Amino acid sequence: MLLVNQIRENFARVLAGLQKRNFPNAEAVLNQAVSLDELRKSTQTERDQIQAESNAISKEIGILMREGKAEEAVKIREKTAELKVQIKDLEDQYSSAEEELRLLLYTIPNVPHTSVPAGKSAEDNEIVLESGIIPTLFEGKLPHWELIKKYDIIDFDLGVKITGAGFPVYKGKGARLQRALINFFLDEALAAGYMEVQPPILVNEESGYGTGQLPDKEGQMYFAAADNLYLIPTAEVPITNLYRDVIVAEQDLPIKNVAYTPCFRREAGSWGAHVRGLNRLHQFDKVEIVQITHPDQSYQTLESMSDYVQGLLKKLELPYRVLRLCGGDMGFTSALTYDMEVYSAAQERWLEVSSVSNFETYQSNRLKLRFKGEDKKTQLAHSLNGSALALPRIVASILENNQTPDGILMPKVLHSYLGFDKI
RNA sequence: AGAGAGUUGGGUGAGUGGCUUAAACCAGCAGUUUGCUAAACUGUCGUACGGGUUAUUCCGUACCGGGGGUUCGAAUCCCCCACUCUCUGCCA
Repeated sequence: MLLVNQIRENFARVLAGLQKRNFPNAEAVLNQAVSLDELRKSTQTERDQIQAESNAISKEIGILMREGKAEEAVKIREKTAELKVQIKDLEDQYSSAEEELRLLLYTIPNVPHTSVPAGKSAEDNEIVLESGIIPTLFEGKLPHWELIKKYDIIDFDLGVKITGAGFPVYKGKGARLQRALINFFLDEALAAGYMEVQPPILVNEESGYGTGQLPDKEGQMYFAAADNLYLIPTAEVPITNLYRDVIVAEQDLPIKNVAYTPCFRREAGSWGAHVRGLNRLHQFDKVEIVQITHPDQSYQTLESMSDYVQGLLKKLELPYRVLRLCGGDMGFTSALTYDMEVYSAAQERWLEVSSVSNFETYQSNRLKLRFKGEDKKTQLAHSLNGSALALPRIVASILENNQTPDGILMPKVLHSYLGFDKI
């Protein structure tokens, strides 16, 4: 969430940013946040003064009791009764102002970076670059949901039997392709200096709040009610939360972590015409990269993460484009997001395979993720993450783009991982 | 899952209602000295919020797993919850 100081000190800039996101009633909400904070502060000042007075009397009573002057102690004890009532009253006011402010701040999205284009929807996203050659396929090309049946590598019907819609079963070369991609992505990340982590894939409520899935996206996560745990929608949640309530040394920045995990999304209400086959699933595999950086470095880091993801797509020989998301299409917690989309040649459409974002201090404020600099001052670090990469749509485009009448050719870079070169 | 014991600063760990302003030791940081695979001594050493000063800092409040309660006063007493360990049971 935003810092209330940030709102007060940069009111015009924050307001302009929220308007770029089309955030409704931005000015009124920001004004309310500032005045709630004023109320909180003035209440605290008053409460602290009375508390100090009360503490002084208690101390005096202790001294009198020890000296055996019980009568005097009883006399001054009477004074505390009134103070107690006042403290209780101010305490309640303070708590409710603080709570109200916190809940209000939860509803305010991050302020977009200056480079974020204005706009309302995906159509307003800015295409940064396109790379690779879109293949021209033969007559009789098939979309991936046909190819997986033809070669019997991914089975949705079996998934329905075992679990339900959106939980495919990968079989034979399909399963091996999954494993090859995961290993390839992890090895690449290791070579780029990321430390591999295997986090839990169920998380508690605090972790959900830490990265901003709660209270916003409650309905999008699977929930294990008996134990109060959420199935992760992305490895971002457990990895970033590793650094919740942590003060790191400045020389340990940047922190670079990578993890492979399955991801679980209920995707309530988001099924439509274009979500056939692997395009949208309830369970899918993803390798995620996370960085914790010094505030001065985060935008440089964002570019390097974008370059890194593009490098993976080049190695997989997939045509892709990079989008700079507009204010209206960006995630709630992000300050700047690049989406990478690959071209899926049989569906003849672009598919999002990665989203790389800088959250600046929006997550670290909630996480209390800070670092201590040379000047001994603690300040909030910046957090970033990106998919590197999400598997299903990569698989879809590999299958579609590389199909021939005689089979599907695998990208060269995967051959050693797969143990075969054609499906 | 049952029974018992626990949770105190970066770490170990003392502390059963008021000289606790949380001891002591270790680690860290700064300095002094001896001197060079290092030691000794001295000092310093948490976080958050608020207030006053702004050269620097000073003051207040809260924080001993989390939440609530008793009391003039709680690390300490009471209640609820979470987690850890030991034993028993179960189990890949």
